[in-house]
Amino acid sequence: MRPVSPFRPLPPSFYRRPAEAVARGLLGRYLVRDLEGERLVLRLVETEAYLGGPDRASHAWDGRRTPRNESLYLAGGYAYVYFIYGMHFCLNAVTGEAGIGSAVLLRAGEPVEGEEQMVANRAWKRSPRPGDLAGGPGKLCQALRIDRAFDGTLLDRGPLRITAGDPVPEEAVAAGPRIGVDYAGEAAAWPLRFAVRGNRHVSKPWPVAP
DNA sequence: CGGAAGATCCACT
DNA sequence: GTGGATCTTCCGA
Repeated sequence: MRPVSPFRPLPPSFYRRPAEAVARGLLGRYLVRDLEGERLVLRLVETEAYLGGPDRASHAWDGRRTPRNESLYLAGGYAYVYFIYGMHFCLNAVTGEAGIGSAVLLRAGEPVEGEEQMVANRAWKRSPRPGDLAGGPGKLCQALRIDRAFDGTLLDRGPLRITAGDPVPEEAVAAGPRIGVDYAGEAAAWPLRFAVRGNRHVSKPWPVAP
């Protein structure tokens, strides 16, 4: 059997499943960004699932629907990009069928290609700490220069896409509560954050290694 | 129409 | 560990 190219895009059918399954399945995949004739590649190492209506931490909680989150209600396979804290963007992959509002937040990746350009994109007052190019959802978008222009675009084509990459086996996936959702009541504790076990590029230290 | 909060990051103590 | 930056979005009045 011929091996699948790591740069072959994942089809929309990959995303039309429950967010939790997609969040696990996205670990190890490549997030590919064509920018100014260069190809930037991050290997995804941390994701979070947001379940939509029943999930108080979700932008689609209780069916909330506004111009900002409209693309969250598209079918699985589209990007949902939002602006937060007056200065950061966050990238999600929409999951499930249209109208659900479930998605996976891409929280962290490790550089595979185009590291130099990512460092330049990340420059704040000083240079980013070495090895911390995309350890967080805001940083990830900075490194790849992702903004609202990608909101509602398909992730299997175009200058921003997710490809087959280098999937990780189930036993190498750690799960725990999501970050920054303390306001979400009971949902804050749901173990919907996933990461490659032991990976250095994960945004926040893993609570407990079971 | 005003206020408050936010799926974050950085700098400093 | 704490606080500030920074501004869009949203909800309640």
